[in-house]
Amino acid sequence: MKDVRVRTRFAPSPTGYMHVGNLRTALYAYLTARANNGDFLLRIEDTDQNRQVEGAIDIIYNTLRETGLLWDEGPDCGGPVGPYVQSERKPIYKKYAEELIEKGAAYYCFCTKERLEELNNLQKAAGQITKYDGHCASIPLEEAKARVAAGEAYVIRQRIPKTGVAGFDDINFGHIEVDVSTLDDQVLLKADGMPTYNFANVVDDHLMNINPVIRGTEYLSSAPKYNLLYAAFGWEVPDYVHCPPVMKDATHKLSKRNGDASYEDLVEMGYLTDAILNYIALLGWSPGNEQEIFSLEEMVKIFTVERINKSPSIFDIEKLRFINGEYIRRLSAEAFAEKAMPWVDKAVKGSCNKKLLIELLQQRCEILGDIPEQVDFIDALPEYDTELFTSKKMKTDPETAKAALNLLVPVLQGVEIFTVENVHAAIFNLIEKEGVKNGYMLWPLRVAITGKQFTPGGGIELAVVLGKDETLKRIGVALKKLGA
RNA sequence: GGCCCGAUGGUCAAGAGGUCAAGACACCGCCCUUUCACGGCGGUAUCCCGGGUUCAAGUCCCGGUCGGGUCACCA
Repeated sequence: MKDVRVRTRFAPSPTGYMHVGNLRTALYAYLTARANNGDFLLRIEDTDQNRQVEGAIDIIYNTLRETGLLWDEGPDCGGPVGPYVQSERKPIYKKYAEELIEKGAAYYCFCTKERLEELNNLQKAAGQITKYDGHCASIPLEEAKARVAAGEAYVIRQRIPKTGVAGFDDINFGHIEVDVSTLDDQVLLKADGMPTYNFANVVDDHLMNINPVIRGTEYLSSAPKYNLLYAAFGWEVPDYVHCPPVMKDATHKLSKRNGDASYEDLVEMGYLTDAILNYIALLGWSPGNEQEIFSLEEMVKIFTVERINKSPSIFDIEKLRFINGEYIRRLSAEAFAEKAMPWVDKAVKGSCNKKLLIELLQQRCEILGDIPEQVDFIDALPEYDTELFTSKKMKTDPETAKAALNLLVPVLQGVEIFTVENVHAAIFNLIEKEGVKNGYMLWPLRVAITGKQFTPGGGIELAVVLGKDETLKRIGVALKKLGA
């Protein structure tokens, strides 16, 4: 990289949700800035008036704040090179576009949409690449200016050289070069006076001293055109880092339009913010060693753009689940309780020992969204078949279960205060007295009070979660089922 | 279709000419265990194909195949 102050930016357009690929690009830009003691900027690219989505900017702010990708300069906090919203920079682009015209690197174009569409159709029909035919490129500047002055609608187009090659250098992809004949005289300034992305990003990245420029590979093929612009202005080109897309599968990009999860969706499903960030960091980047779990701070220490992969990677929710589970298990009991409580409260309306329940849950959840299914037996005992009492491994069946439960009832009744310690002591005392295996008593107990094959805890813990009365009531139900 | 980019197990990936190609997820088996899970141990599975260069190629070159991107007054 160049020996200049590192300043990166995240430059989303406010068109809705924050998708995972976007968030990853923001993360890489953030990490690059922090790792080099540089600046991280937020710039809103709202030059397409028609695509604005209400509330989209708030989603961007919220997501970045929640994930801890805090910016040093941006629309809300300002900074030395503002404004940071492109629509507020309109006059700047006009000035620079006109400068390009004076330099001969751009020209006024008066072609109507109809003409362009027709041209486009013709070219497509002929199997050619679609590009502007240069119809207005040769209009004498004075004449063009007069038409502009007369109020005629116009756009400003980049004048691509007739011959030669254009190229650029990417830190990971290396030097990429194309023949200028493949390049289009792209629109720089639209009829409404707004710049296109192609122009705005060049002007802004230069004016905001961005280096390196970090963005998606969708810009790989237009980068040569951007460098032509830098050259026309006489500006130094920045370092580039292009990041490959995040895929849904081998052939489709991850996108909300296909119903794929956005950052917000993942949070709603019960994934932890830090885990999401950790996982997406690993999608297309690796630290080069075997570490997989790291905090934002740790990532800052080990991140380098050189280790970003060049090929697309597929978003694997299974791996995210695993990492999320790791995060959940590493949470302090208090922190987990805080996160889990809303989920438990929502899933359990009646009363029970939620503190203990949550303790159990921390070891058995990969995502918070696992909670409802784990605790669905608490409010109401599910319907179950007595065959559930049969366990080959525990050597139990409905008959032994009936016997065990009958033994258990008086013992549990004798436990004054239902704590894990007390219930455990009482039951194990019974087990010893009867000379049976643990499972002989405990399997029937667990089945009787939960009606489920898999539960978040063992019979003792769950009896305490449910409480003495409810436990005895459910054992009574089981005994009745077993024909006692 | 033209141009650009990419390609290591099912997935994420390490590897940057020279040990039997790391590790993780998932999957399978075993152990632990009052279920499941956690944890521990072990296992199956990969260099897209074809040519070259080299004593030696997953690593370099060429071609092909496949995949992605781009070809808007969207970003």
